[in-house]
Amino acid sequence: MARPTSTLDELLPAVVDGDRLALGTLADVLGYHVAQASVTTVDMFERHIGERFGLRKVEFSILMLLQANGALTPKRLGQTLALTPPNLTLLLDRLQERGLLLRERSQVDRRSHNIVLTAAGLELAQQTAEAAQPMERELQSRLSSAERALLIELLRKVAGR
Amino acid sequence: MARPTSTLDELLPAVVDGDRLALGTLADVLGYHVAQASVTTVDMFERHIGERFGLRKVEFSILMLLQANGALTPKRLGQTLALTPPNLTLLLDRLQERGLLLRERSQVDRRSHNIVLTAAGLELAQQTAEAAQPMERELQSRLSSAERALLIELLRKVAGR
DNA sequence: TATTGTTATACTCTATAACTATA
DNA sequence: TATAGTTATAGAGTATAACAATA
Repeated sequence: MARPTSTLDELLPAVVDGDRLALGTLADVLGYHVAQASVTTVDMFERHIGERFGLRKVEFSILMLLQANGALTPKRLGQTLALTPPNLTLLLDRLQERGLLLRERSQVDRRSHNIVLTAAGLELAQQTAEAAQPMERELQSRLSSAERALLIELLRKVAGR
Repeated sequence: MARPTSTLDELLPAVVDGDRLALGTLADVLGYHVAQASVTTVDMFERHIGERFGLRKVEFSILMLLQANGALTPKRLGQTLALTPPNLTLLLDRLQERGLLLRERSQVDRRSHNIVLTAAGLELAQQTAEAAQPMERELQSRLSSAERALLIELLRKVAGR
């Protein structure tokens, strides 16, 4: 698969600057392509939502899940977003300090909390949900609407949940 | 989209534990699905390659790119893998300390380096490339061969490079 | 005893700024 | 002046272990 490595400058670099590298085995490694695609999606998120609203990706996801489901326990948020409990505690601290959500101790099981969006949190959730639309439209230059739907369906199969 | 939030425990949680949460706006955010899929692919990488060979994802990618292209400059590796120069310097230090690669100063442009796999590096590249095959086969339970090929093609469009 | 969530801590990952050397 | 790479530093992200409160 590889051209043999060489110490001779006359033969190097193998490809001129600006060309794409041969991927070799990576061409068939799904995780590599997922990681490369995430460079694009993370950049888009930062430009459309992250910088504008001072939100990290996971914080945005938490707002969206609370908006869509109403109050949730940290446990369920953590399961859905693959966050460890200490990590989630710090994230919720941060959002609570910004006045976006509240922790209410459950009356049913007093070990558990219900995380509830405040009015400000609901407002920010609505604003960022709207900002997500032009973000997704920016993808239209790379992906048709049908391709985009198909891609999401395939990614959900990989995620398996 | 959301059931109104409530402080009344009798109505909470909105969904019982174990059910999937409503995604709301997230259902149409490609980046969310990319991130969720990466939970799966990262886990697979760790089990098949990361833990077994003591390699991080990016280190594996560096080995694969050097295997497929022969010697490369840090600049080209960084462009391909979206790594900042300081980040890459540390990664190359680590791989060099393990005896997997060498930095050779270019005779053509003495600012530049050629990164060359050692015999040990080439050997490890071959071993990990082989280990990637059962890793990809593990995906067959979630994705047909055709779906997998299509998914990779769509992810490449999103990555745009 | 098991579960929910927190605190304490550390390690990895990534970014920015300032620097060296070469061009 | 500009570019390739390094050093120094800090911040963000994520993990484990030990703990408190409750079931």
